[in-house]
Amino acid sequence: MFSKSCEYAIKAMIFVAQKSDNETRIGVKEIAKGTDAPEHFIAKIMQDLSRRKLIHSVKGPNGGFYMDKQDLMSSIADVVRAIDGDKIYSDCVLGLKACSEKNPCPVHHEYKEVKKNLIKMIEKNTIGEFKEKLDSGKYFLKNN
Amino acid sequence: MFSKSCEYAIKAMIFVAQKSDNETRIGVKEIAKGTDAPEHFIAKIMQDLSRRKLIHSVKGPNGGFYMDKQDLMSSIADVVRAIDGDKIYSDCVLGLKACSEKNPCPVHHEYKEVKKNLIKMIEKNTIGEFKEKLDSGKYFLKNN
DNA sequence: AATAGAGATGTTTTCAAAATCCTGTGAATA
DNA sequence: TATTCACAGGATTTTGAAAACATCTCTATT
Ligand code: FES
Ligand code: FES
Repeated sequence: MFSKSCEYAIKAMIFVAQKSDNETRIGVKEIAKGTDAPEHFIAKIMQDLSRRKLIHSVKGPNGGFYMDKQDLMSSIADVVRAIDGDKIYSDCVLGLKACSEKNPCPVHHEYKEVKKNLIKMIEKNTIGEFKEKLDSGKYFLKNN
Repeated sequence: MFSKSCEYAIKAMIFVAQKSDNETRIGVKEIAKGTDAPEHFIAKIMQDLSRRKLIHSVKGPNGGFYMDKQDLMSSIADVVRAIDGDKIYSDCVLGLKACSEKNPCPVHHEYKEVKKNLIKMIEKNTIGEFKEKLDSGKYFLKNN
């Protein structure tokens, strides 16, 4: 579905959303722990997210990552597009070069419904909303 | 979504369904051409499908693969389970060890709907039905 | 029985994703 | 302005799926 990088990215976004604000920045180490991701790997992903303006970063002492009000409005889809590109939108489920109405694979019409739902799911909900969920304590970003 | 092997497997099943019956068996080379799959790779996949009893095979001269009436009743889900196991059913979209109600990731409830649709899609339709579709000429197993 | 066709099985190679390592750069603080 | 903290970014290594290769086994045909 999503690449490993993308899974980490989504979790990191939700994690930072929950733990930080403009005042308290959060470091790579803490993100890695909080999301069960390899530290160096998540560091690289955070860079990508930062370059894509999905999250803010501050260098130096007391630096780290944080999200402002607008960052919280990003959707999962924004994160997915930043990391995995638009392959969720364009890939054929049976591996044809592109998913299209003109050259549909046998499962295309059945898959179309699934895809529509999937896209709705990742576009509808914002990171901010998931942060709220996490606050309730009923959801988890890692095992244990 | 599905592994490359699984994509090939589904395409091969539909292809053989269309091209063969108990009399005419179809060889690995033809399957590879018809599905745009690497010959040696698809050969291995066909073995798996055969071992899992999803398709029949005959060795020796005039041998090859074919499907009987019952084989045509297999669902895409049967093929997916044979090749990819049950990870479609058990994987968490954010990479937690397992997707569960007890330890749900923040996207779990939203994803549940998507997953339900996906499973319905692969369980509802039989290979035989996709063969019919292909016969109509409006669907394709490969590009060009 | 010998031959050749065709799948079955096992091993090796290739390649891209994932993970790691290392050096660079900006910012805060003393 | 020197130092140190923490992100930025390139280069490299590791890993596992995908693909290719080689060999074995079975069977129809002669
Ligand atoms: S063409 Fe295969 S899913 Fe659309
Ligand atoms: S727990 Fe993540 S999808 Fe169910």
